[in-house]
Amino acid sequence: MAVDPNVSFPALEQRILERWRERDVFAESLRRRAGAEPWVFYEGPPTANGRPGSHHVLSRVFKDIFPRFKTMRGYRVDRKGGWDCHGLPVEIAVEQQLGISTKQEIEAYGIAEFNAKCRESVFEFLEDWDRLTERIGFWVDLEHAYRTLDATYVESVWWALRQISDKGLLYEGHKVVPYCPRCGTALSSHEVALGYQDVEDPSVYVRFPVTEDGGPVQSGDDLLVWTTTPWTLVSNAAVAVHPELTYVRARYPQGIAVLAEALVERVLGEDVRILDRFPGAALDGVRYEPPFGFISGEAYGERGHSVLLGDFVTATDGTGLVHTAIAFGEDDFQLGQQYGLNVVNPVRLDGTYDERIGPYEGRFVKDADLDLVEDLRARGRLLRVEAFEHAYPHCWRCGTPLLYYAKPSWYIATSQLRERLLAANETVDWHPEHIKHGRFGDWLTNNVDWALSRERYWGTPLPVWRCDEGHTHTIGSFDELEELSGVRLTDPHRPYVDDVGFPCPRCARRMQRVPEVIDVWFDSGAMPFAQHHAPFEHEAVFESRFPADYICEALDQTRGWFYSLLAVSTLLFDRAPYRNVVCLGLILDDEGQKMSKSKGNVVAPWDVLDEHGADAFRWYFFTSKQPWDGYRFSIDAIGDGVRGFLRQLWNTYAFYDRYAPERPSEPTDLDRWALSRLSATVGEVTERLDAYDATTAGRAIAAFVDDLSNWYVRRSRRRFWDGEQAAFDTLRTCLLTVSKLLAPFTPFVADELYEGLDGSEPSVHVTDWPEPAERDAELEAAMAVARETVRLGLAARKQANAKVRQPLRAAVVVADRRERAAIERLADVVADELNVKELRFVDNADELGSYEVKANYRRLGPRFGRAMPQVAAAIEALDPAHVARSLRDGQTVGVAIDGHDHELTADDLQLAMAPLEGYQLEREGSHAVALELALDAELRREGLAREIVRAVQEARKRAGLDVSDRIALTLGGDGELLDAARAFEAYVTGETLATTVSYDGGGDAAAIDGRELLIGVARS
RNA sequence: GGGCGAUUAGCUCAGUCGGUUAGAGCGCUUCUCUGAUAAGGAAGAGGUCCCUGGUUCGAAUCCAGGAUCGCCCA
Repeated sequence: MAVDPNVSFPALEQRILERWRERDVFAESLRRRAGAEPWVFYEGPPTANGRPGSHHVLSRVFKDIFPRFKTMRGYRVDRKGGWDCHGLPVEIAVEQQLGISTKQEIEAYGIAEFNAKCRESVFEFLEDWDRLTERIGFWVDLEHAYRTLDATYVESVWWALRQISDKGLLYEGHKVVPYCPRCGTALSSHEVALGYQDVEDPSVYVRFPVTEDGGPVQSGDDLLVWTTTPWTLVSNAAVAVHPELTYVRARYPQGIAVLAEALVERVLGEDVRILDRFPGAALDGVRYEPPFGFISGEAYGERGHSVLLGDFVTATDGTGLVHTAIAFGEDDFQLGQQYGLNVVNPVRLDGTYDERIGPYEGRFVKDADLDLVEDLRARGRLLRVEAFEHAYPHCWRCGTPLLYYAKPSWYIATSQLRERLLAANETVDWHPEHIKHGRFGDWLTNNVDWALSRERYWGTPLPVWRCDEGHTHTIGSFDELEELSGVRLTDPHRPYVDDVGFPCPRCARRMQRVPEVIDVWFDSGAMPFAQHHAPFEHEAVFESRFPADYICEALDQTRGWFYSLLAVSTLLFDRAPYRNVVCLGLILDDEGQKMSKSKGNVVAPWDVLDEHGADAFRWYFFTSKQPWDGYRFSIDAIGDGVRGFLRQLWNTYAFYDRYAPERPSEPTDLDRWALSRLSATVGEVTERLDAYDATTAGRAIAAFVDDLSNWYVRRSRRRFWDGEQAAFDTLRTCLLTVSKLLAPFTPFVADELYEGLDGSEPSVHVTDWPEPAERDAELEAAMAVARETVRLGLAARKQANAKVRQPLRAAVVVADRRERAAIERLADVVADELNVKELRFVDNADELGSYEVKANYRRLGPRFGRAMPQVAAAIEALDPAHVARSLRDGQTVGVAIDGHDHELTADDLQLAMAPLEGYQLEREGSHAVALELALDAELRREGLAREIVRAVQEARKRAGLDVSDRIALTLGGDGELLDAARAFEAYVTGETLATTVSYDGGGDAAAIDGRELLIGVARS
C-alpha cells in the first residue's frame, strides 16, 4: 500500500495500537531482554479516583521515554504499575457521595461500610486511566500493578514501621498541629497549604502590668504585648522576649511601658521619653498580671505568667514582647516545653471554650475575639487595636479557620537522620540540577520529624498496640499478630484491625491498637519493597531492583514522593532509593494561567489525542522546552509541532515510497554527507538521552530530519526519478535509523516507518538502538560552506531580480583556500542549485569588493586588557588591503600601542567583506558570491526552454495525468519560443515524458514572458 | 514573611568560557519555485535581552538591590 501523504495520525495510531496488541509487542520487548542487566524504573502511583488530565499525560510520557530508550540499549526494564489507594482525598470523595461531612456522621454510618465505599471509590476511574495509558503509548504493566490497599502491601508497610520502631525512631509526641475544629482532625501540611486565605484579624496591643520589682523594671510598669489571636489571651501562659534584642523602659501618657527599642516609635509615636535601655535577657523571670484571670499562673507551673527568653522573637512586628499560649502555637509550645510549663488547653475539640472560661463557655473561639477585646478595653488593659491583614490557613474542605492545637500524634524521628538524608541526596542526579541543593536539599536541611498519624479511617492502620499501663508494642507482620492474638486478619484495615487485642508482653494487661491510620505518603514511600511484598516474599526481586535508576514526577513531589521515598529508604537501608530524578514543571494554559476547572481553561487529553494524536502530544512535551520549566499549553501549540516535524518526516517517507530503485549507482558526496549527519545525530541523541535530556535529543532529531528533507531530498530528487539505487539506500538508511531514534519519543509513527522500511522484526520497539557510524567531519564542514554559498547566491539572484529558472553563465565566489576547496568539491550541487553554468573563484576580493579589518576581541581582550580600545582603534586604522595581502602571504601585522610594537597574526584579526556600490554581491564575513548577469542567446533560449517545460508540466497536471504517464506533445504559437523548444528538444521531451513532439499544433494557450505558447498534451 | 525558579522579536523558544552586528521556528508582508505542492527557497518588518546600580577594556551572560509571574513553605 502506498504511503498516504495526507495520513491522519490519530487514525494511524489506532491501527498501530491494534498491531501492538496482536503482536504482543510490549511483552515481547521484555522477553527479548529476559537475561539482560536490569535498569530499574519505579512508578510513582497515581490515585485513580479522579479522571486523568493533561498533566498526567506529561508525567506518563516522561515515565515512558527513558525506559523505552534503555530497553533498546539492551537493558531489561520492568515497569510495574502502581496505584495509590488510601488517604483523605478518597474519604472526602466518599463523604460527598454520601452527603456527609463529619467524623461523627462517618462513625454513625459505620467504619466498615465507609471503608468499603472508599475501596470502591479508589478505582472509580480506573478504566479511564487504563484507556489513556494505552492510548498515549505509555508501556507499563498494569496487570500486575501494586496497590497500596492490598493486605500484602500493608504488611510490608507494617514491617517497615516495626523496623523504625525497633530503632527507637517511632514515638508519640505532643506537638502543635493545624487542626480543623469542625472536621475534628489535624490536617497535613499539604492540606493546610490548600487553604490559605487573606483575612483581617484584630491586631491588639495589650498592657500586662508588672507585679513585682525586679531587674530593670518596677511594679506597675506595663509590658506591652502584641498578638493577632486575641482568643488565645484567655490562656496566656507567659510572655516571650528575645534575649539579645534591646528593650527600653519608656514614659508614655498611660505610664511606663516596656518594649523593644526598635519599635518604640511605631507603637507609641513621638511622645515618649526613654528611661532605660537593657537587653531582653534582663527581663528573664519578670512576673506580671495576666490579661484574664480564668487560669492561674500556678496552673502552668513555676514559670507561669512570667517573662521567658525565646530566640524566635523578632522586632519586625508588634512590640518585641510576644504573648505565649502553650497550646496554640508551635513556638509557644516549644518554649513551654523548654521552661517546663504545663499544657493547659481550655478549648474543646469542637473549637469552643470549656467551663474554665466562665462567661465564654460554649463560644467558638474565633467568634469571641471582639468581645474579648472590648473586655480588655473596659478594664483599661487595651493600648490599641487595629486591623491586621494576613494569610491565615482555613480548612480547604469546609472553610473553617484552622486552630493550632497541641495534640498527641505519632512521629518518626527523621530529624535525627538529617545527615544521612543529606548524604543519600548527594548520590542522586537531579534534573534540573538546582533541585538537589536548592529546593530539595533545603528541605532536608530543615528536616523536622515526620508527623505520621492521621485521626482518620481509610488508610494503613498504625500497627501500634497499647495497654492501660502505657506500654506499646509495634506489630511487624500478620504472623506476629496472629501469634499474639490468635486472629488472622484477612483485611488489615479499620475497623477489623481495631478489634484485635492481645495480652501485653510486659504487664499482661490487654493491648488495644491506637486509633490512628498513617500518612499516605508513607505508603508510597515504602513502594520499593512493599510493591513486591518484601521481605515476606520476593526479597531477591526487591534486592535486584533497588535502588531505582530512574523516577519522574512533577516538581511538587519534592515534599511528597521524592521525600517519602528517600526518608523511608534512608530509615531502613541508609541509602537513596533512586539514582536519577526528572522533575516536571506545571502545565499552564496558553496565557500562563494555571489550569483549573473553575476557570474553564483545562485542556482535556482526549481532545488533543483525537485531533493531533499521541505522538504529537508526546513530541510537544519532549521538545517544546525543558520539561521542568513548565508549559504554556494549548491544542494549537501541539498542532505547530505536528506541522513542523511529524508532517515533514512523513512527507519525506512518502517521497521515498513514491519511487523505486531501477539501476545500481555509486554513492555521491550528498549521500555520504547525509550518512555522516545521521551518525552525528545518533551520537548526539544517545548522549543527551543518557543525560535524561529529551529536549535537546529530540531537537537534534528534528534538525536532522529538516536537513534530510530540505536539503538531501531536495538536491536528490532527480536521482530518485532516475531510480538511482544509492539514493534509495541512503534515504532508507536515514529514515530507518530515524525510526529507531524516534521510537522512545513518538512510538507510533516510528513503528510505522520501521514497518514500512524494514519490518523484519515485529516492531521497532524490539530492535537495538543504533550505533553511530563513522563521520566525515570534513565533508560536513564542506557542505555547510556549500549551503552558505547557495544561500548567498540565491540572495544575489533575488537582489538582481534574476529568477532561478533562467540559467546564468557564472557565479563568482570569493572564498579563502579552505572554503574554496570545499565548494569545488561540491561544485555540481552548488551550480545546479544556483542554476549557473560554472563557478569561478577569486582568492581576494579586490575585484568584487573591499575588506574591513577588525580586532578579534576574544583573542586580544585577554592579551591587552585595559588597552583594548586603543588596540581596536589602531587595527581599524590599518589599510585593509595591505593587511589582507600580508595575512594571505602568511605574514604578521604590526601595530604600535603606547610606543610598543605588537605582532598580530591572522587569528588576532577579523577580515570581512565590505559592500561595494554597483555590484550584485551578497556577503557574509569573508565569504561572498557575485553573479554574472549578462545573457547570450544560448542562455536566453535555455531559459525559455525551462519556461516551456514548466508550462507543459502545468498542462499535464491540468489534464489530470499521472506523473509517470507518457505523452504526445504538440506545441505552437510564438516563433522564438518554438525555436527554443527545438534547440532543447531532448531536454523538453525528457522532462515532460513526451514520446513525440510536433511544432504545428494548437492547444491551450500559456503566457511566457509575454509571448503565447500553445500546448497540447495527450496520453500516448 | 522565607526558599527556589523564571523574565530575550507578535507567539514559542535557543543563546557555549563574558568578546563588541543577540539568533531560530511559527505568524505577518513581498517575491519566488512547481515531478514532496496544505511542501520548498529568498527578502523585509519586528528587540529597553524586566528595571536600577556595580564588577570589567568589554555584560543578555557575573554580582547586589528591586519589579512581575510561578512553585514550595510559613
